[in-house]
Amino acid sequence: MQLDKVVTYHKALADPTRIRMLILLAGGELNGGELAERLSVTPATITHHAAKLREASLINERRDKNTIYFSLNHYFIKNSAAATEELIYRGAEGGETMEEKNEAMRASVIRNFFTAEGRLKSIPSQLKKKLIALEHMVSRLEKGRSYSEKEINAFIKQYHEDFATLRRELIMHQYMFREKEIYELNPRELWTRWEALS
Amino acid sequence: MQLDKVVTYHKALADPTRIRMLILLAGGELNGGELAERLSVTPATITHHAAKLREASLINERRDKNTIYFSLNHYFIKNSAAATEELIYRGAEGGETMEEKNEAMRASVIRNFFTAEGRLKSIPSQLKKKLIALEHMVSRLEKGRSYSEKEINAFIKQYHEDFATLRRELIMHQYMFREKEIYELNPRELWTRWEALS
DNA sequence: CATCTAATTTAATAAATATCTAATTAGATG
DNA sequence: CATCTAATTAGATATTTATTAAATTAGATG
Repeated sequence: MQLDKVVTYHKALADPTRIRMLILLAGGELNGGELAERLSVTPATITHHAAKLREASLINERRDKNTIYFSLNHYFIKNSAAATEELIYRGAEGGETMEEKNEAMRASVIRNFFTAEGRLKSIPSQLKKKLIALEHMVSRLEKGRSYSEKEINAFIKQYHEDFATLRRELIMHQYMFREKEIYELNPRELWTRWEALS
Repeated sequence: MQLDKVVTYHKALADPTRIRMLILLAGGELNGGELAERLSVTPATITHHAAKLREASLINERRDKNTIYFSLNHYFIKNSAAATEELIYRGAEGGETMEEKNEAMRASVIRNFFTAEGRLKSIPSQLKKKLIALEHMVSRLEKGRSYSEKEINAFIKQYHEDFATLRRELIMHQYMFREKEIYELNPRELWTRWEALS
């Protein structure tokens, strides 16, 4: 992790409006208009701030017709702070840090297993890679919201035809819980559970 | 933890020169001139940046003659990052915040280690508890006033017989400064340096 | 194609910030 | 007291940034 990235990250969070955007997004995805409304600013201002947050990888975006929905990128919110400490204490010089290795791994899996349109080419067989892929998909779901089986199937099919297998994997690895026919994200911190794996 | 503090913290780290200051300080304390030299800026610039870092409690300062030595405040560097996540995810709504937990901890230590008359039953061995106890005592001293060694001893004896040990702890943990035989409270806010500890 | 919608870009402005030089202050020391 | 040293303050400048109104774009839909 180099200086620039850490600075970019902190700049992104060095503004009250942007922090409030993130707090709102923690409650579930929202589109630009809704954010503008709830923060009492114009849509142009939201575009401006979204660019900063995007630059620091703190948010994801999803388009539905003319509307763009924003959501948190839990992975980077969690890891960037740790990267700051690592930079300060281990310095900028030598040695690839754990953060960098993990991020490189993650980027590589997403590059190789997902198409440009965001679909999953194939289900990775190696556990670590599989978890990265599952986590990548699931990061688009809303925390705390209930989904019917139908909705979940549709959601997964955006990524891959074999929704049954993937749905089972999500449950097996506890990214989601099933209560009768209702699915819900596991509210516990389960991001980056693959970091320790080899 | 409120919005303002989190923003102040991130603003402090949203500048490459300041991050480089912290990286240098991670290698040990340095004075203003040395920092200016190694960062290729003027002393005035260091003063400017030090003010920002101080505002976010990221550094400590110690004066020796005309020279001011800066060092990292490890507690806040560790603590503040976690506070950001907490603010984003717990936002405004319920759930016990870190603040509340810390306050409960503090109350508990004061209840258990101090008698009804306010004397210290024993010196806590666990660092966190010890800091809470020291802070509790020192909060009775006047900020900005000078105390002779005799006065300090008498003050501490109100709490505990072993004034020598406690006096040493106060200096060691920078709650007070000693200049020759004169003691003075550290004018900087260093309260709650124990919050990040476990 | 014409129209509608949500978001982005552009241009402008006001506020904040990083940096420097020069002047000043706070202590130390001869 | 005079001088030296390290740091701070003041003043100036250039850059960045937050925000908005107005114009434009990208995509959906009749």
